[in-house]
Amino acid sequence: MVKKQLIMDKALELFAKQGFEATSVQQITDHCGISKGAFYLSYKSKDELIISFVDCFMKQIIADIDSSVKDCSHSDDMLSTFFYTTNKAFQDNSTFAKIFFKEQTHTVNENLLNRLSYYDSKVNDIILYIIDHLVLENEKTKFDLLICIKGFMKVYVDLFLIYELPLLDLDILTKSLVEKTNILAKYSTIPFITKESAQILQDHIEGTDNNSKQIIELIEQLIIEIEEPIEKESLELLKNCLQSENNSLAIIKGLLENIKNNPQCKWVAYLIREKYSIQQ
Amino acid sequence: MVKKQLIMDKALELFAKQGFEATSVQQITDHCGISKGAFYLSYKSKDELIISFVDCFMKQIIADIDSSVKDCSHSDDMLSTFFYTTNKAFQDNSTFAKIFFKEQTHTVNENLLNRLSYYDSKVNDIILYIIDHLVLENEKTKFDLLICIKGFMKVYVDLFLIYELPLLDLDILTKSLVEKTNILAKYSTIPFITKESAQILQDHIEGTDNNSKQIIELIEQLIIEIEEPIEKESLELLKNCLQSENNSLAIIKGLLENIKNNPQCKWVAYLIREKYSIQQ
DNA sequence: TATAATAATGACTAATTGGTCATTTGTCAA
DNA sequence: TTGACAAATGACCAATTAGTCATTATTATA
Repeated sequence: MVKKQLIMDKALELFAKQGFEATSVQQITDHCGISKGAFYLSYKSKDELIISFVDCFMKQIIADIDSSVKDCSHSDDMLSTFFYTTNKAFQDNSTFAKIFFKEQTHTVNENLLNRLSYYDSKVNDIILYIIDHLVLENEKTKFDLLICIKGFMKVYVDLFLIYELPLLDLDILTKSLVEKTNILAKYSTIPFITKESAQILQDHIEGTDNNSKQIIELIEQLIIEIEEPIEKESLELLKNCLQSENNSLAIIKGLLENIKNNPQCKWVAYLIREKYSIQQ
Repeated sequence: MVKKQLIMDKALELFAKQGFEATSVQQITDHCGISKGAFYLSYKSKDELIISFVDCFMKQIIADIDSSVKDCSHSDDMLSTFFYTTNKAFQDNSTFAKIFFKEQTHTVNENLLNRLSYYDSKVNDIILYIIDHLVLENEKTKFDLLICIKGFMKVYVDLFLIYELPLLDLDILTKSLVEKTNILAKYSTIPFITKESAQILQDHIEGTDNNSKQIIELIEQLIIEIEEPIEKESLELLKNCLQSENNSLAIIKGLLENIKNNPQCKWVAYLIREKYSIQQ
């Protein structure tokens, strides 16, 4: 629906300037040139807009990062691909990124907090997948490495978002981050985060895990929305695969290839890839 | 004034739960058991409370970190001292720390943002002082190292603040962070942040620099407030030193020793130390 | 005890908030 | 042209906000 998109686009600008809380529905509707009532025809509440907003961006970004990493033919490229794609994603969606990093730690909204930590755990999964393909000096530093990689990301992204430093060369940034990570992997010996404390971190996330039923619902929705015949058919076939639990990974993998480049399908492709641990 | 302290103590609890914006003056006064009018006898506005609040904690914390680093007899200890003192400070003031890290990137309040970036630049100064005493593989990675150290701090502090991971062993955390930093210093070759971009970062901070006049005003205020005779006399003498610009660093250094352990004097001691680049 | 000075109160204002709903406007087919 | 239905409006509501100020309570002084 075109009105929904308009509201999101305009809300994006206001949220970036002021954050979620400080932006009123009135401001959004004024900025859209529509009435307050019209807003509530598109979204049940301000909260629903915020959640949709975060979902929309995070699904794209995470699916992009995951697919770029999982598509690496050599495990040597993973780290570099990860840093490049991640920085690129935040650069391309810099207005959203600004909001995301601000609200991540701040918001009081319980609903939103759960969403954010859900996506955070997905990022952790991707990074841990990469770390498992690195050669570590001490296997026990694994979770410290995870934390450090996230620290690198956070702090370099801050440079562009808070200090508005112009991003000159994404390639150098990537190389610099890859080097740092590899150095830590190679020479770190003193872990701080144990497996147990890592478990505590993971337990924080409530199980919004994706069972087949939820994925099938997503697929059905997409089948209605999507025009392209190949994507449509692939989705139908994927739906069948998920319903009859006897299915070939090869077929699923092939079908995913057909849909994964369609922006609307990215997220569902990611969920299925994750469900069946499909890589490379 | 005792009422001011009461308000701060109670506000601390509410701010930690809800943040600055979401906490109303009414809530604070209810929590204090005083009337709304009484609040405005102590603080001109909610904004003034917030600024005082941040000032109060940050001055203590930064003065502590700086003095612990500058007091190191061996430059080998600096890094470890820095990480230990910093983590300890955030642990001891964990309620404040939680607020600080949340508001740092979020707040819309221009006034507050300026304060926060002022203190941020002070932390940068301390870290750069430490880095100047490290042996770097490539001198050009200096500013990247600064950024990484800040990333380490941010992300490990988050563990305790957001995920509420119990902090078991501060010594191990310190050792782990020291190792990581030393490794990066020793092996990093690819800088991303140039001297020029570092300059851009520094230029962000408006010059709230401390000239003698401001420092003297602070001293005069302290002389009135403070009881202890030695601190009082030392402050008087320091004031004279600052007024007559012909002064001996040795005398100033000695006088600072007399006052630096008094919580009320810490900040002014820090400012003087910084003004005359007094170390060790 | 009487007077002056200070401290504290809480009802009040004006503005803003998210959200509602009776009313109006626009767009069709008949 | 009419009538039916959907889309859009914005005045309105109850709640909440920061901040004020005439009034009252408390304390110190004479």
